[in-house]
Amino acid sequence: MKSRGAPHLIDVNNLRVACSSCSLRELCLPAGLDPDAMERMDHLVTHRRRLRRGTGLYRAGEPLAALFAIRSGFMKSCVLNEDGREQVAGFHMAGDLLGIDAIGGGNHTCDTVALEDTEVCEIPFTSLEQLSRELPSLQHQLHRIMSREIVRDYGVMLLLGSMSAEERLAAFLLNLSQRFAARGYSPSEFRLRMTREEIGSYLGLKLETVSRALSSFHERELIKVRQKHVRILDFPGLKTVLDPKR
Amino acid sequence: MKSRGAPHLIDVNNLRVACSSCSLRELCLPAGLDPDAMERMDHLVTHRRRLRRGTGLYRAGEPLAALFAIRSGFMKSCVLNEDGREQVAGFHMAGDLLGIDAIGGGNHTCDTVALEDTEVCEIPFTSLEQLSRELPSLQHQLHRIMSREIVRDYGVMLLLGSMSAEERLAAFLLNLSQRFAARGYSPSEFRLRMTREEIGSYLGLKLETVSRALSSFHERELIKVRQKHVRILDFPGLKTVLDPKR
DNA sequence: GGGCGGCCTTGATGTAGATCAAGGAGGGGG
DNA sequence: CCCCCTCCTTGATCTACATCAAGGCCGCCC
Repeated sequence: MKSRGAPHLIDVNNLRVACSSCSLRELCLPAGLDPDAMERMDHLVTHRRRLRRGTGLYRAGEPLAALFAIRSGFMKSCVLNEDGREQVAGFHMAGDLLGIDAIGGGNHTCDTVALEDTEVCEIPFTSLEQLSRELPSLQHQLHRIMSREIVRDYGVMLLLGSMSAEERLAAFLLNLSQRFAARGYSPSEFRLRMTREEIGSYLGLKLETVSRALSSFHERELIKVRQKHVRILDFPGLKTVLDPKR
Repeated sequence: MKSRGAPHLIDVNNLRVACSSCSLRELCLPAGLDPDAMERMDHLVTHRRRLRRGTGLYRAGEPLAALFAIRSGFMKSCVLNEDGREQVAGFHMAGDLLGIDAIGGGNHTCDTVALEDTEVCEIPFTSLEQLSRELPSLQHQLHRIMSREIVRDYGVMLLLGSMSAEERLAAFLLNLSQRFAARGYSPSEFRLRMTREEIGSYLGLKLETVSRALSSFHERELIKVRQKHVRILDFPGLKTVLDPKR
């Protein structure tokens, strides 16, 4: 519908991007920067990129050139090990920063794919490191983001290591809800951008199990689900699924 | 046997610590620093702490004051969620850096416990952030370490999300082996510092399953295991467990 | 040196979720 | 507008691992 350019990485239109005037600035990398620092960021982030649904942003193994902040849209990242096993490592939405796993080795360690038409801001990594040396608040913010990713990963490990299928699903829905809310969308009603299989991959379950758990929540009137559309009817109830003893 | 001081956090003896002369310097935070930078590090890291087996270093919720680098010994870290579920998030040995998950929120997010008598170097976090602004190589190294932790977590997620019990065990043993090797110990023979239950917790398995998998490897002569002592007899064989199709 | 407690092993049985299988809904393209 | 393809749902069965249970080993403390 929109631009019709190259087959997959659609156009690099140098739309002037300004963090300082971006509605996501308090969710994104520049969160908490003072006006001066914000302006320096504006000079760093000069390119946006549009991705059509289904196209990739980078693949595992590619050298790290830039981090990417999602401006709009929805993406997934997938890790895969030597023997070709693949797993969704995370779902990402507006304000999330992609590519930080590549800082260590200099190469990306996962594939990222847009699950709907998505726009990302490109943040050249070398310049970012440089600038963050001059701006303590930026440095701190970068550390916060990396560290928060580690904490998130611990949560996923807990989920994968010790929760039942329904608990995982409940945690997943509540997490999505909360993230939508933080972005000003309804916490109780949203469209799943990913398939049951992708949810299953993320949660360490098969797609049939995901489907059954959703149906079960539906029957118990905790949620209303029809295809990709979800409405959460009973937040306390969903939380109880997560924590049966209380 | 050694010092007999306070009941749990034994002594803060200001043993002069010098990264520049530490045998772990190439595995630890100062890896790759030039002599000048190394000297600055020396001034940053002035305290060591000894932990007796079974004692904790910090607990989830405590404010972050310092990162800790393990000088000798062996530790575990545990995440726990609201409802009291607990899971081992990682095992740590000499050269590993603890506490980076706390940078985001300013508070620790897991408990850490020494699994044998352990010595750690204390790295005041504020000063570290400060110094890393002046030393690009240190900044970069800190980023590398955080990023590497994210990559490791992805590996654990893959393991928990899509591998069978025996695959998990094989991956676990090979990983330990490799880390011992990197520290100059035998890759093929070592003592497990943790119980079957802790291994199980880390791998999302019950202790009986861990025990059975180890016994099975033993019967197949992939390893020799007797209580905590493990000898790997057949590396290619163990790798085959991980990747059945090759 | 003996006994106690924590840790480990092994067997029998139970079960959550995987797998196999058969349709149904929705939506994009011809 | 219809067809096809992808995604989803639901049922029947199978299985890997959990759970329950009973002992054995080892190291520590008295």
